[in-house]
Amino acid sequence: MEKSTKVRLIDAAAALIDAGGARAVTLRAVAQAVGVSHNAPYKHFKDRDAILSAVAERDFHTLEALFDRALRDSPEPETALRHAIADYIAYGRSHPGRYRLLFSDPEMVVPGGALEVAAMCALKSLTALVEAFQVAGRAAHLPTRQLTALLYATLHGLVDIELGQRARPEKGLGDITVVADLLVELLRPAQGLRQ
Amino acid sequence: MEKSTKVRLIDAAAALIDAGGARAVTLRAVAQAVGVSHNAPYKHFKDRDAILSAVAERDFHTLEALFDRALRDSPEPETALRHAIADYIAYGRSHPGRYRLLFSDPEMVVPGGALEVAAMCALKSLTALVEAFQVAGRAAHLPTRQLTALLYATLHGLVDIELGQRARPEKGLGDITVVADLLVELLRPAQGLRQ
DNA sequence: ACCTGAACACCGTTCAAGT
DNA sequence: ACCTGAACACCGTTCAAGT
Repeated sequence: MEKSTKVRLIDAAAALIDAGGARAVTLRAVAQAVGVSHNAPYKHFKDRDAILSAVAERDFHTLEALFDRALRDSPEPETALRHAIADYIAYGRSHPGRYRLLFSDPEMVVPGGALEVAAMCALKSLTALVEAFQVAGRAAHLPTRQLTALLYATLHGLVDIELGQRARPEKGLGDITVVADLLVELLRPAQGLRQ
Repeated sequence: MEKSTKVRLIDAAAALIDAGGARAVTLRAVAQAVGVSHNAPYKHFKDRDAILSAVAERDFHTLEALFDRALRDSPEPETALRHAIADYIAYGRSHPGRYRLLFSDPEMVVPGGALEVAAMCALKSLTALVEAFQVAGRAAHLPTRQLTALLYATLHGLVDIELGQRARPEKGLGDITVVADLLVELLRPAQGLRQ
């Protein structure tokens, strides 16, 4: 089964981002990679932002799958959460340019569009992880929405600051996986017995 | 005392970002706002990234001052921290384009350069806030570095996700000030008596 | 030391035309 | 329905020249 030109354009854009960041995504470079003329992309996307948006949309679905898999593969909710956190950070580190795209440039978001839907799906899957964690007795007294938001923001903040390179790792946040684990630790005591 | 052309260029770039986002910062627009020819900026900055970097550098110093002021003005460290959090969020909301610039586009960072120094100064001031909080007995058993990183990442993540507009506020994280306060609450019980 | 004007290569976008 | 080639306006950057 053949890939459509549209899908191949998204593939090419994603590859260009991985190779040289979002700046490397010019319509000409994308088109050339697929083997069409430099303005053929306009038959599939409204403009350059729409191509970037399509890449981000796909990556949100990858994150959603990542959260779903963590919940499915670990019987223990806390383990599932820790795996999800580790995978999320690993994903950001291995695709810095594309990770960046997920939350940057609000101009490429059309309200109610596919990107917003994909972002909400990812958030929903993370919420399921947090819910399982709470059902198991951890931080059970906290509102799920707020707890999910706290985890999501911390995770994103850690990855985003690290990728931003405003500080050498050792002088800045240190190892961000340790910091993410710290948050999980802070949520543990609420499970009845406090150490 | 006259402002130098260089400072006026930074002022103009900051104003353009506030008005239309980083995309609106073209060398021609910046130069025109200051009243010089479109390539005069090259006498003061290496390239366009260097101008954006100068704006971000200044904003990091603003954040540093914000943290310092919070610590100075509140006798109670927890109150100081809460004020700092509220001010940080308010700052991001009132200058979304410039806030974005603080951690985005690593290509505009020169290692060891002024932007990195400014970012570290802001982090240091936040660390002082966290230290005062810990001296007062809150979360005293946790490593300061990790605790600061956790707070910084959460704060940045909350603001960045909200500004990214990937979700309607009510369907997404909810009110991010509430989430930030939740983190502070989580750090309280560690002060001896646990509720 | 600081600025200007012209020029170059590159880019997003549009349009008329082709199959 | 999908693509092409030419064209336009705009932009970052460079350079030779001016004071």
